Amino acid sequence: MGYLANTPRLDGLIERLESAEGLEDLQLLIEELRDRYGVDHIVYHWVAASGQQYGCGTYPMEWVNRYLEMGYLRIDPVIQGCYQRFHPVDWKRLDWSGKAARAFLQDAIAHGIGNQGFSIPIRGPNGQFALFTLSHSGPDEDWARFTDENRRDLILVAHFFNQKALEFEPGRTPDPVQPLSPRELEAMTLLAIGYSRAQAAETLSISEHTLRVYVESARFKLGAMNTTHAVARALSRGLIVV
Amino acid sequence: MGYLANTPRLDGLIERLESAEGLEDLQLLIEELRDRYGVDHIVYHWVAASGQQYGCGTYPMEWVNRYLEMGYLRIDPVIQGCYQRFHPVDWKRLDWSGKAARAFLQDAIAHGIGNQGFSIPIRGPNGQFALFTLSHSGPDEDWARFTDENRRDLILVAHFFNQKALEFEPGRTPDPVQPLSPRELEAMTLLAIGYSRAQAAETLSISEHTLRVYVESARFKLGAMNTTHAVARALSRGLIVV
DNA sequence: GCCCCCCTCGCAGTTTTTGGGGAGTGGATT
DNA sequence: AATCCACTCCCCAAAAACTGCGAGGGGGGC
Repeated sequence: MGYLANTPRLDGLIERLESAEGLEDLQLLIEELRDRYGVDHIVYHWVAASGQQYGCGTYPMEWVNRYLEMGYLRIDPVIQGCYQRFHPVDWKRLDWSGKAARAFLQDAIAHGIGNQGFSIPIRGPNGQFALFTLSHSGPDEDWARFTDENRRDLILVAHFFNQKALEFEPGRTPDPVQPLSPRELEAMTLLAIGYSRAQAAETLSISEHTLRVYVESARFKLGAMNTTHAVARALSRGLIVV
Repeated sequence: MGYLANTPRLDGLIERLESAEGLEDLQLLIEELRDRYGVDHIVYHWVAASGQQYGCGTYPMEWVNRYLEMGYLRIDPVIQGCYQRFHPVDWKRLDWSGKAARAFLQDAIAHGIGNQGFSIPIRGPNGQFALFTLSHSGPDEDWARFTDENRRDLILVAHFFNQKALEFEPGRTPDPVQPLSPRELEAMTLLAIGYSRAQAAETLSISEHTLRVYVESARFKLGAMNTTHAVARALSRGLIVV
């Protein structure tokens, strides 16, 4: 029992993952994966914007609901930390100072999440961001060895999970991802780094009115309400980088 | 010789990849990888928005220079296509209609890039985007079998290459991230999803003036010039998620 | 106890942005 | 050849955002 036993072969699992046809299949696979690894929980969590979550996993319902109700998304150090990282990270290496974070951790442990955790950040087009997380209750050394041994497999599994999630997600990219023109991108970039319209126009050596046309055009293409919204969308979709 | 022979073991290579200490090491590893796989070229290419390139690989110098001079970054269907994709893609599945694209392909083949290609998109924090590409000259069937057999290994290799590239990134200055208060975060989030100050204030059930205080405070903490700038910074620092 | 930060509210005036019109050039695609 | 799109420029009025002034209560840390 447990992850001390051995490292399971994942060959067949990824094939089945690739042929999954719905969230239900992913749920079954994630449960099987948890049993194979002998860890307490495995969760795939698409971290979407304004509170809207999406994913599958083995966390108890009460915890998932509590997470949503309490707005833990905003204070969860796993989210905060992984958002700035590329490589998988052990929960112990995250920043748990801060009162809210410690309270959150206590609450999580009380809900049986476990004292150990390992989260893999995954990013897709248009700023999509998701986490693939394993959690467990046990001593540090065992957990360190477990994660070290299975790191590569887990990265791959996380990748294929996210691929499927992207396939299954209908409402996440309904708007045709209309690309911005080069000039529009330049304008948005300048605004994103703090330039006023007048400054941006001067920088691009065009009239302020012309720049305004770009901003309006970009705003329209991005379906944004105002300039700030447009810049936010362009950023989170990875169209521009600051 | 060539990729028909067999599938090399990558066990040792990833370890060496993880212990690489500079771009030179990555260059050596990528050449070794090319020889092991028996393909014509392998390239890791960090695609920066501002036109700045960065990476390593086995493309001939003339081609790299020509790519930059001609501004191929803007018309390369591999870039365009992978930017909207999550999963690795064979070049044949990309959109090569368009006059510029076909001319680009002719030019690439003339420079010995090969008629086959397989590119893996990789994404990091703050909208970082890179490609890990293998290219070769040969028949379709062989290439299809090769890429199919080695897909998973290549995804992993691409991942670790990008990890190293992120470590080596020159302008990596972790500016002190001054945390925003909960109310400030709420205000910034609402603005980021398109609310006006009045709407945001109403949503939070506070006066518009109070909301303004939050925004100004957040702007000050983030060192931002205006609201749009502040939202952009909060987003790219992962303080808020939209 | 004191200080700092977070939260909340108000008024007045200036600057900037936005929304809605219109108009012409050049390049690329069809 | 026709069409579409990107790019450039202009005016005007209304809405929104910014600047600068001030005020008070509550909580946590030193």
